[in-house]
Amino acid sequence: MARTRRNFSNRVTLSTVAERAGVSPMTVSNVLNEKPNVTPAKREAVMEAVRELGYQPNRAARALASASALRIGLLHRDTESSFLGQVLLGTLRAANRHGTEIAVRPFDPADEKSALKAAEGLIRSGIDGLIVPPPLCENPSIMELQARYHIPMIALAPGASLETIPSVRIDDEAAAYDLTRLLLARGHRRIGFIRFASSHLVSASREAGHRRALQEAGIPDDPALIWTGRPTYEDGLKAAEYFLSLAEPPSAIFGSSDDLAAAIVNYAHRQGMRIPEDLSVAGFDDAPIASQIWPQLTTVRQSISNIAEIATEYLLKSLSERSEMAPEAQLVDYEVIERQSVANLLEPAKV
Amino acid sequence: MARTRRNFSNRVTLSTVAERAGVSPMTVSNVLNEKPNVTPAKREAVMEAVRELGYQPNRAARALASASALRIGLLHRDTESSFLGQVLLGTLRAANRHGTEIAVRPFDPADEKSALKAAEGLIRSGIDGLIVPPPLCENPSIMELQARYHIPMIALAPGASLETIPSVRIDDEAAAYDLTRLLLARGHRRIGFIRFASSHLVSASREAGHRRALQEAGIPDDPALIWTGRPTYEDGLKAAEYFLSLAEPPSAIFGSSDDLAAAIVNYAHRQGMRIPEDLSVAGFDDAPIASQIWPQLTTVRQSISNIAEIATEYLLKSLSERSEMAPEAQLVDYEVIERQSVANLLEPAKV
DNA sequence: CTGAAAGCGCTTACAG
DNA sequence: CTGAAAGCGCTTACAG
Repeated sequence: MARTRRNFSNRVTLSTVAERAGVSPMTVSNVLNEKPNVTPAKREAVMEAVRELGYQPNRAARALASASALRIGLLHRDTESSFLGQVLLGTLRAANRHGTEIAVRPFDPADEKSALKAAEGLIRSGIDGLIVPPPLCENPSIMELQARYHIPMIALAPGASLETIPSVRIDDEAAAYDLTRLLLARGHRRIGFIRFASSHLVSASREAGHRRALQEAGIPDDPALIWTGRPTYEDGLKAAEYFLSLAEPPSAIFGSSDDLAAAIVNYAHRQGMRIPEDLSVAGFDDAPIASQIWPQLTTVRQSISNIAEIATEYLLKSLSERSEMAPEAQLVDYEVIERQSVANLLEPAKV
Repeated sequence: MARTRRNFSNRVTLSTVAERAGVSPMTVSNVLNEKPNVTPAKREAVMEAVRELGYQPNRAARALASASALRIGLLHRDTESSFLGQVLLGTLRAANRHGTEIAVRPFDPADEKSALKAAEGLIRSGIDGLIVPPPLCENPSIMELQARYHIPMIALAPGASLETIPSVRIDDEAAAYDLTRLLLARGHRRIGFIRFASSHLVSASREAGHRRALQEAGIPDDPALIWTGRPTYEDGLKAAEYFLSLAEPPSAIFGSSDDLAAAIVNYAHRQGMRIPEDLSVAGFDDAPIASQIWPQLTTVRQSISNIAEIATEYLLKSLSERSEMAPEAQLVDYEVIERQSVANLLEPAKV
């Protein structure tokens, strides 16, 4: 006859709590899961026992019993970036609450097919849902997977609302609008803007917000003040070179990403310019580099970990309730952060 | 009578595989867990069935049955840094393999007691082991917790071997030695070095390696070429100011962290100097900033995600085998990366 | 409102 | 070498 295992750990379980509280394990479970229809007296007794014993539910058991056993996949590009850390942190916070495992898989951004392969591998490995950070959420062949495999997906910070899949993001248009308004309020009239190739939703939204602010201020469109490039450091240097060689250079440059803005600052320094006295610079994202350079960048802060947490929570909720997610964007707050990289032209005395 | 739950998901389980392979579930389990004493024929049959069915073990069930139900804690400081992402990634890789949950808890570096509180909270919440990234692993009051609560701990990249707790790290002394040797090989003789206050083991080890390389090259100690500060961007700027104002400035500055090196580059640019033509700069860590600035930094790469993965694996193994970890350091590989921030003084024609 | 029974998908500890 | 039994700590789906 099989022998029962010894209880090495003296673990406090549901039954321990039930015994102490003088109720059945079921009632303890009901209290813990906030089910209605438990008399206040019993609820109190259970809570007291939980407190006394320092009871912690066993997540594995919970996951197994609730037949959830959910696994969600997360695709990521770049182990170096702080972006991944933010995404991981938020996803973990939500996943831990639900006792859910998260399967992380990297892909090679240099290889066109790598992301698709990684996504399909993840799906075949049996994940129940997929979290899609940028820039994948702008990749149609990835988005297509949702329909092909009937796998729920949610996009992180896609820059604009997507038509077929739900997402969590800030309002990039409004945020860029606010930042440009700040630049205008500091007296800037000629503002250079760097955008990415048109396929980047984030960049398009930010440009739209920027233009709206200019328009409202009665500043006419000036194509010379829009520079289009790739979101790389090198192209940031090129943009700076372009803007500073104009007959009438802008007094401020709005980088649409902190990396780009940092490149501008670097280029200007090498030209012997002072920031912000000779040139103001603003970025977007509040990435670590925004406060690692000098002067620190005026920028827009979006909490990626918060976005990832909300998205994961939503995905898990819909999965466990077997309800469909609406293919809509949930907007979260952003914050314009003013640091030292933008001069106030209206108070020259203070410079 | 209680009714059995319906199998919504048509999930492939151990039993499905066993049926297909014509063996018992136990045998499938034995094959999957690489137990000895399974005939090759049965092993083959099982593997085939696994492949055909695309079977994936249910981690929750595995964790529950093996009574592991392990939870490990991870303390972290700064959600902004890419460091956390690396640590999380490595920890997750190992944790996922074991079906282990990881509980992440932040603390406020500005508040002396915050880290201690966070650690104690984590321990009271019932974790079975604790992963301690820098700089906590140089904090005696945290290290003390291991003995007080009998909780296994492992330190990440502590900079030097610790006496009471095991760690995984690179050989910082040897790495700094190698980097200084590279500087020497490129013809540099006057090399400025930035170190942190003595309590930083990482900095002390790196300084020791730097000095050993100089000594072997027959270059006498020059106290004027050692600058002591805090590991901040601001202090990097001060260090640069100091070194460049020397009557005989160094031809190269070794920053002992990439942040510091980046600050040096920035300061020099603002002085109108060219890097590396007028000044060479080297860093340490290969943090993202090392390749986000121009010129990109010559530095030492250590894979934090790799270190975190190895440490987590070791912790989990000792926990599940109920074996004690030896309080020794496991060394992992590092790599000296030569980029554009160091000039070769021996080939002036190439400048 | 409450709880005994069955089950989630595995592994442990054996007996054969 | 192989497998039937019991159990990990919960929750589901009921009956009372």
